[in-house]
Amino acid sequence: MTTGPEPQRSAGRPRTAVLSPERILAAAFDLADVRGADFTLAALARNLEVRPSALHHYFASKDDLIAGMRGQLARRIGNHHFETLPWHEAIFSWARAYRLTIGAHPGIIAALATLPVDDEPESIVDYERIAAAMQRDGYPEHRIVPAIIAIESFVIGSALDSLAPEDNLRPVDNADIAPHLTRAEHAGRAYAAKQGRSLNDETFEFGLAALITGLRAGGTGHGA
Amino acid sequence: MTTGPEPQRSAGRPRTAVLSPERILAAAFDLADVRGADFTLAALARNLEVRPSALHHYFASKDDLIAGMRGQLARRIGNHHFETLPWHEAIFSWARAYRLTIGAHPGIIAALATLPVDDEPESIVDYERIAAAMQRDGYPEHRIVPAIIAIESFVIGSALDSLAPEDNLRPVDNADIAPHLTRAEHAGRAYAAKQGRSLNDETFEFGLAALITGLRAGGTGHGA
DNA sequence: ACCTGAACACCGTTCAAGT
DNA sequence: ACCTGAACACCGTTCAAGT
Repeated sequence: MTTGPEPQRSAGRPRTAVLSPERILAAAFDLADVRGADFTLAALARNLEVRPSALHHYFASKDDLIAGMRGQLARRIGNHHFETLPWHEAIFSWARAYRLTIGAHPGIIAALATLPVDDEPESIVDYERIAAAMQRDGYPEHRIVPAIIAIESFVIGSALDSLAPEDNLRPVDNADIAPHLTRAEHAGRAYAAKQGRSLNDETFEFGLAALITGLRAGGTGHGA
Repeated sequence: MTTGPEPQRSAGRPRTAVLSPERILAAAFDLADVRGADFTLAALARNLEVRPSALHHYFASKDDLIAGMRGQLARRIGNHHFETLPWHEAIFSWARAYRLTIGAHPGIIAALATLPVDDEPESIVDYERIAAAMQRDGYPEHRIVPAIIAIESFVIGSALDSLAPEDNLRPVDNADIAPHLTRAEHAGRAYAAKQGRSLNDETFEFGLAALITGLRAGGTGHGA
């Protein structure tokens, strides 16, 4: 035996199928949920008690599997009332759900963010809903896509940031070389605590509100 | 011979050292610049015409090498006149340089964004400069770190986004299911072209200006 | 059709051996 | 000290063979 330690099952087609796209995706999310776990097909196969090669019967490649996961994620983000609320209100809960949804799967954020999105019906539908709401609310046509992408970039960057250890900027250890940063960091952490939020969450809420404010104002701040 | 096809050099210590941290880092950036190239120690070793194991003499692990690259990147971003300009002006060129610097190395963005930043003097110095300028300009103490992290999240998210193919939201192929998005995408692309920018660049500039505007306004837009 | 098992071309990392 | 070479425990993917 070359790979697995437990032969579990003899060769040949099982009487009833062991795997299915849904079962594989569910196990893939379980694996991606474990921070620091190697997101490998081999580990996934172990959890499913099959050989790695069996997975290729349902997903042609690892990228293909990740694309499948991404499709499910888009569905999980949900609608968020773009039809009934102004876009700049609905977008808040959408962005929060988006961040939480991808943030819940640390083992795969980078892959999700990096992999090209060739024709993904799920995401397209999501964006269409937002674009329609913005158009309805009179947002300048040529700014709609930039605004959506800007928000998405912020959300993805924030999700990545929340992966880092909470004390990411660790000026505590650098109070001598970075006095201003250290003071600001303490003030920020104290404020977040008073709001009952982590610094990560407080930063996200603050930044998101700022971004939406600026996008509504037309983004004609400076330097453009 | 197990690994390399050309033995190049016989075993034993070379008379004059072949490698150095600087030479390895330079080759690592060259490798990371090639889009789609596998950023592996094996490929790096091939380019340097050494065996992979030789690299471990200078960098304990692959993560260690990436940390070294990150340190060099922070230095490349540069100062950007936070001492002489208001923070909200200096931050524009800093953010642009940041995005270009990490965006120039597609093969490694994900790793750069994902890897924990335990004590990185280079970045700390960078943040200290920004924090000092914001404090000097009267920005609320407890908002300084959230504002910096929000900008950084946006920059990193934008850099990742610029990795995707230019026609990322590809409503062209989906004009039937996403009419609003399709129209908005065309309008956005036409506007960007008129500015002599790619849609990616236009989106970044627009989003950055919006974010800075909102951060200056206090980010008390909605939903917070 | 759906799985195992063997094989292939890779990885990163460790470590003895050479100079 | 600084490199090669061999070895180890992994990867993802392909494909023949079994039922």
